[in-house]
Amino acid sequence: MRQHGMLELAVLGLLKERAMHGYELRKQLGTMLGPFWQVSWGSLYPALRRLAKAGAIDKDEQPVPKRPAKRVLAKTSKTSKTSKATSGRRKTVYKITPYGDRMFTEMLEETAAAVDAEHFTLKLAFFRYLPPETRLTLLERRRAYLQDKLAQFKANVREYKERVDSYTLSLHNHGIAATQNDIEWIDELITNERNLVKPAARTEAGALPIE
Amino acid sequence: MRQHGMLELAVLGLLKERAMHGYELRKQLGTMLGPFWQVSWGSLYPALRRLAKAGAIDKDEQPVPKRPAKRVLAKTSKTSKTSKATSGRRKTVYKITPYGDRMFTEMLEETAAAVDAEHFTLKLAFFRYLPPETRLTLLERRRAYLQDKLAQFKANVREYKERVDSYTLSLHNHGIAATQNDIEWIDELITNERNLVKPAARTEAGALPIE
DNA sequence: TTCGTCATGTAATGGGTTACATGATTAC
DNA sequence: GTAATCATGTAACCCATTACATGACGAA
Repeated sequence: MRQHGMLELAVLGLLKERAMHGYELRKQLGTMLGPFWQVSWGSLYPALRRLAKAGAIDKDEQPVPKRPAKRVLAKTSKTSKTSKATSGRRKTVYKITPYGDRMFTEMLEETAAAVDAEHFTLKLAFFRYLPPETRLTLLERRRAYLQDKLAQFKANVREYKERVDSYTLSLHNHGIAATQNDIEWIDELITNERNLVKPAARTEAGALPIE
Repeated sequence: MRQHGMLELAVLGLLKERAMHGYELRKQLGTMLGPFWQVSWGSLYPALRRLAKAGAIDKDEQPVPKRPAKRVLAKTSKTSKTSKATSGRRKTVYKITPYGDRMFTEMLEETAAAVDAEHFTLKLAFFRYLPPETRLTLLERRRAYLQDKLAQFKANVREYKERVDSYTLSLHNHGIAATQNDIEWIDELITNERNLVKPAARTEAGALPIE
């Protein structure tokens, strides 16, 4: 919604798959989007409120389900894994609206500012919702950004070499290596993507197909 | 000063080497600390004010130096690289105070919360100010953090394998590889550090020294 | 003379973190 | 019965980003 709104994008993306309540949402954010992002309650709930107010999600409040079927403590005892789907607490289940769906696509597609690691990572997690061309655009933008970062790193190393201590030097060298790895990875993704796009254009490629 | 105060730490660390004014500080932050961190004015100047108010830095205001020696446009012309140290604009040069120095060391030494990439990176850039034992502690903490992250990544991959799309899978796999690289790098740093510490304890190591 | 860079700030705004507050349910 | 986890929020605080505002200096 706003200039970044990463949280909003993530929430909408997760709710696109299935309706969830806040607590569950937070866990999903911590796993599916990698163990790098832990959202706090004071961040998540206000975000949900914002999204609800904007009409992007609907809150479905279930006021204490009062035990679905009473189940008088069946003495299956020890096997604690049995009762799974129950848990009748107060839950506010959120689900995405058609407007929220459009909003999600819009946020996902905008190529601007999707360059830094976190933005890119987040968008990649929802790449399946994008057409291959947009995917390629985003990948290439990310690649350009990394290349730029790499160049800056190298320039810095050249400039600082023998003027800085070994720690700073090691830091920069590792930065270079890590960035190069990132670029290689992006290149793989780009190659895969092109292989998905090419076959359709193969008819006019002139590479003498089977025929 | 506060719970994170990364900016403060960085500023104090840079000012420890030499006095600087805000503009210069910002550039240094962008290079020496890697091309990953660009501080905005609205962030830097308030931070400088906070530090000054806390007594950690002194502001040395030079109100327009009025051209040091008049220099009636000496016609050395073309060679524009000659006049270097001049540039007489209004500058507010900040320099660190003894209190700021103590504050810096304190912030640098506290091992808590120095685990995430940015904190660690920042501290590493000032490792030369720390005794080897503290360096080792910080390195090992970082290592433990990365190991934990790696474990979570692997657990996620195991759990999600074939349930998620190829992009998410690729994302996690790359995350694993990158984290492993980070760990290897930390291990190198740890080894180097131990080699610095060991020789002193070599006398009681019992490895039959020269003798 | 005009543009780019140097140089220093302020104000508004947004939003994240932390701590606080509450309460139900489950497992031990 | 009590601790852990599930579950949902609010309030205060901090601080970063953005845009705004100003102006001197150097080079073209």
